[in-house]
Amino acid sequence: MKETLDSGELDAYFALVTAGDLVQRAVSAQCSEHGLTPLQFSILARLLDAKDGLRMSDLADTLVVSRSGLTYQIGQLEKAGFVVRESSDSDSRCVVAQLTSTGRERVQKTFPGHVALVREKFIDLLSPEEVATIRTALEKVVASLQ
Amino acid sequence: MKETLDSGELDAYFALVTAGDLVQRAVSAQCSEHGLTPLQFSILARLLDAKDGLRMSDLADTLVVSRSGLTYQIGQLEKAGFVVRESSDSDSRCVVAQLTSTGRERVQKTFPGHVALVREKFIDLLSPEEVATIRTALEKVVASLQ
DNA sequence: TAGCACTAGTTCAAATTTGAATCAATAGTT
DNA sequence: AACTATTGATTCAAATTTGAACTAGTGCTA
Repeated sequence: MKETLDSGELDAYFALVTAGDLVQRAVSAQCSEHGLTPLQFSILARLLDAKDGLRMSDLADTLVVSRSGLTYQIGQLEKAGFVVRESSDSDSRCVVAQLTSTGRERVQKTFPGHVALVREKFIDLLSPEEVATIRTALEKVVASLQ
Repeated sequence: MKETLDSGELDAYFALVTAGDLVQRAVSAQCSEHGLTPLQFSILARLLDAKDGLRMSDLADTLVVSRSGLTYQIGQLEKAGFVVRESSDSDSRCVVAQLTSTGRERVQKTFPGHVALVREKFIDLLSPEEVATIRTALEKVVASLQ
C-alpha cells in the first residue's frame, strides 16, 4: 500500500469533503425558508418513510449526529409540534419518534424546493454515468465507515 | 427539467452527503489524536501551502466556515502558539494568518496518519477510474456552488 | 433469581458555530 | 476633498453540538 496521495487523489478527497459541505450549506439555506434546520429536515424526511416511527438510536446513526444531539433536536421538533415521542412496547428502554400530521405537512411542503435544489446544483451538472459512479463508489465508502 | 429525483439520483445525493460526513468524522478522530480539531487541522494544512500566509476571508471561504467562526478558531490556534496574526501591508483592513514553526511541526506530524486514513477509507476502496470521476464530477459541483 | 455487562436515552457543562451588529479601512462618485 | 457604499474582521448573544456522567431497562450466566 502506498503511503502518499498523488495530486489527483488529494483533489478527489478535497472535492468530496467540500462538495458535501457546500451542498449541505445550500440545503441549509433552502430549509430555513421553511423554518427548519437541515438536520431537522433530515429527521422529518426519514420519519416520512417510516410509518411506525423510528428509534432514537436508529435516527442518530443514519444521520451522523450524536445521541445527545438527537435528543436535543427531537426536543425542538416536539416543542414545534412536528413529532411525538412514544416508548416502545417491545423494549421499554427505547423511544420511538413519530411524525405528527403537522410535521408531515411541513416536510411535504419543504420537499419540492429541496428536490429542485439537488437537481439544479448536483444532478443536472453531471452525466448519468457520473451520477451512477458517484453513487456506487460513495456507497462503498459509506459502508466501510459505518 | 424534471422535477423529481429518481431513486438512483436520490441515492447518489445521500451517498455524497453521508460519505462527506463520515469521512470528516473519521478525520476528526484521527486529528484529535494529535490534539487538533478537524477544522484546526484544515486551517493549518492550508497555511502549510501558503508561504506568505492567508487572509482571514480567504481561509473562511475555502474552508466552509463563517467569518466569526474562523476568528474564533484562529484565536484558539494563536493561543496554542500555532499561528500568528499580522496585518497586511497593502490593505490594513486585512489580517493575514501565518504558521509558526511550532504550528508547522504539529501539522507535519499529523499528516502521515491523515494520509493513511484517506487512503484506507476512501482511495483504496475505489478503482482509479472511480476516483477520477469523483474528482472531476464533484469539482463541477463545487464550482457551481462557490 | 441474583449479579453483571450491555444497551437506550437523557441531562449537564463546556466548546463550538452562527448571524447580527459594530468598527475600521478602502474604493468609487460627485 | 467629502460622501457613500463596500469590504474585512471582530465582538456579542443565542443556538447548537458534543462527550462524559447518569438512570433505567434488558439479557446473559452462574
